[in-house]
Amino acid sequence: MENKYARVIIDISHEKVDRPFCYRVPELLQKEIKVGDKVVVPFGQGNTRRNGYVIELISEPDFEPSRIKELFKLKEGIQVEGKMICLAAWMKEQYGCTMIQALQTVLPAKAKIRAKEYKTLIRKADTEVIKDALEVCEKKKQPAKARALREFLEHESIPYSLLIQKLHLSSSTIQSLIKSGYVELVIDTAYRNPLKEIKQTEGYEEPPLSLEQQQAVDIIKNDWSGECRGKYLLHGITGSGKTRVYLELIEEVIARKESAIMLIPEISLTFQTVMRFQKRFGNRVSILNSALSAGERYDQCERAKKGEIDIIIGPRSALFTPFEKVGLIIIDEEHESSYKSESMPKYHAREVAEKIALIHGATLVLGSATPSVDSYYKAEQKEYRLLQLTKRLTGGQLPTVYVEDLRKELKKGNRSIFSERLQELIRDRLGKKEQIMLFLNRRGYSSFLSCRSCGEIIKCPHCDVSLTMHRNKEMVCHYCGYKVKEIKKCPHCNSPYISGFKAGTQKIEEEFIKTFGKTEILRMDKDTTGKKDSYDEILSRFMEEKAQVLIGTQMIVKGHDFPKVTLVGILAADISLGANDFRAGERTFQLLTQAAGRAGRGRLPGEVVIQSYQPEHYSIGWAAGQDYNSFYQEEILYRKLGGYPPVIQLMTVQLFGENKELLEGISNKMAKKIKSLREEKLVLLGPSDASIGRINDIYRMRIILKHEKKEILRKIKEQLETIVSEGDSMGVLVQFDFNPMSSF
DNA sequence: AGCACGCCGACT
DNA sequence: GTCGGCGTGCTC
Repeated sequence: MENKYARVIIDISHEKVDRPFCYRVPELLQKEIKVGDKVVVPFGQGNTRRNGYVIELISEPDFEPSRIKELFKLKEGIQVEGKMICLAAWMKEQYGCTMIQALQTVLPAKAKIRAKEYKTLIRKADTEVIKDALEVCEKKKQPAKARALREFLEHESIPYSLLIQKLHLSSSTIQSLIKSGYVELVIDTAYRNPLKEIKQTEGYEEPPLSLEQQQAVDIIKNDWSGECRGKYLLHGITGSGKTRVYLELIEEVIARKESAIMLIPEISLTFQTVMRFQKRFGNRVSILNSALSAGERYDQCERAKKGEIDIIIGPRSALFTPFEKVGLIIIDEEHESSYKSESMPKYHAREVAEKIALIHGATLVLGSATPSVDSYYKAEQKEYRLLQLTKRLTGGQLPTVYVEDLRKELKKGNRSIFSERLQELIRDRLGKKEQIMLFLNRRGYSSFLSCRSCGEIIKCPHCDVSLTMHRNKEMVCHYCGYKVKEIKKCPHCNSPYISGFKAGTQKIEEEFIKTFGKTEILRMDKDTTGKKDSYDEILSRFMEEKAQVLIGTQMIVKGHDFPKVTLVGILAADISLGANDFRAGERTFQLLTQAAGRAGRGRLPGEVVIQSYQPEHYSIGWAAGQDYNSFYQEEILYRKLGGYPPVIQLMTVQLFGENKELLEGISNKMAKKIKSLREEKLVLLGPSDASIGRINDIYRMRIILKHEKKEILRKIKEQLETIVSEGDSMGVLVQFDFNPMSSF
């Protein structure tokens, strides 16, 4: 590999130049240069010296050779950006995305840098002078300038962006205004919305560590003093105080003048947790959340770079905070699916965290009450060190769990969505004025329409998924957003006898009121939680006991403490919904365990009712018994038998395209190629129509590959990429995904 | 972002 | 003709 040419991104903050440029590497530097290096290059007509970063080294130029310039020099010292670019290069390889896509995830600031500066133009000359100038401009027929000047008579200062957009001015016009001295350009770099100054609470003391906590902390600290940076899986049941362990470790890392990154699932950051960290670390900690604008996020990155903060708490994107030296990465609730990115690059925070830990020499701690099978397997393989917290700190009792068979209920003649036991317990709690949480597996669970005469399910005309009925009888496609008013006749056989099954959260609310009479009920799902704040709003209203009942989907089970909740009802704990998804059992177990954990968090003991059509399933059984180990043993056996991750590695290749024949052609070509490699022990499934055949009139095909070694799969991925780049695949989009999370 | 290039109307 | 404002597009 000769490093004759370097692809460089220029450090100018504008989208249009936010792409690589090819430069020749001087012979003297060819041995030395590497990806991530900061370089000085000649750029533009005047060959002005600009900073850039090497993102790739190539032996053949990818640009007309006569126009390629030579880069000037390397800048010494590895910058934070350099590490980030190395990470992006790794992600590109790992997840099969473009370098640009990788860079945009890794350096989010790069794309959004413009938001950083508030450029404003301020009137400098007297109004009299401006008036004169305006007259001159009008006489001289200089409309652009005149437009601007007139505006400056009215306002003293006008933002740069407004001037460009609303008044259709170009940068050259503004430039000449500045030159003639009428206005002045002020660049405001002050942080917008600076987080409130938070003081470390003096004398704030965390409770002492329990024996188990102390042991976990000691193991990690011991490794540190031996300069060993390991990977740990902290398996601690709910209420065993994992956060306390994190705090202790962060404290130690800070003392070593290193930084800490703590990842939390998308929406589970509670006010209590925030306060706890701020009390302890004051304004050395910064908290990211999804409500933060791009600009605000950029500010936090700048603060990190300048060393103003050394702890960041946030969702998976917080991994890319540009700290000089990361010493500790914590992933809380590591089993959560929100750690896997759904868009390119489809990275998993756990894998990227491992890579960052490697680059920086940092410690990685994964924490969960219900660890992912992937991680527990790695702990068994001694790749992670397992630390366990088995005791609840408060000594609170585990709730009593009942599993109710819905099929038996139906036989008994109970056609309600509430089993007899659940009805009985709800009446009891309503009487005692204690709180109830009702939990639904999926938004709009089975709320589709079907024809009673021909059995046809009403589907979206663009996608192969069923339409969901909302309260206003409107039928909505949750994949493409297609809507129809009301369907009165079966589109297939024209029969008027069509009806819906079961219920979504709205329907449950209606049923509840019908069965138990009118009560205050809060509902939480993606439809009612559209607005940013309403999520917190609903939870705090429930917390303040403004309502006795909370009905919701997934989102209500995540990490919130409601001491007054003594009954949790899981209305339909069914696995069959995602039948062909090998993670369905794991997800069900986690969900049920978490949901059950919501009951009896306070002094009052709790009860949990799990309703199911398949109560004999092991996920449900072990979740009811809150027995992780037994669940894991059974699940891993099933993965071994079925040949699923983490025992084997799995890669999916997804192909999208409007032209069905072309799509099938390319898919078959890929399959042929794979077969021709004659890789031993490789399992090839497909190509097949993806489970949701068409979304928005775009066809999808899928190929699934299984092998023991990820390396082999990655090699095959590279082979397949050459097919895509061969050219006759125009209009076909290909995406690779390693160990996907979503159903298929 | 900054700079050149080319278009178009105004003026010697 | 030519001068200068103004928008457009390119930068390896």
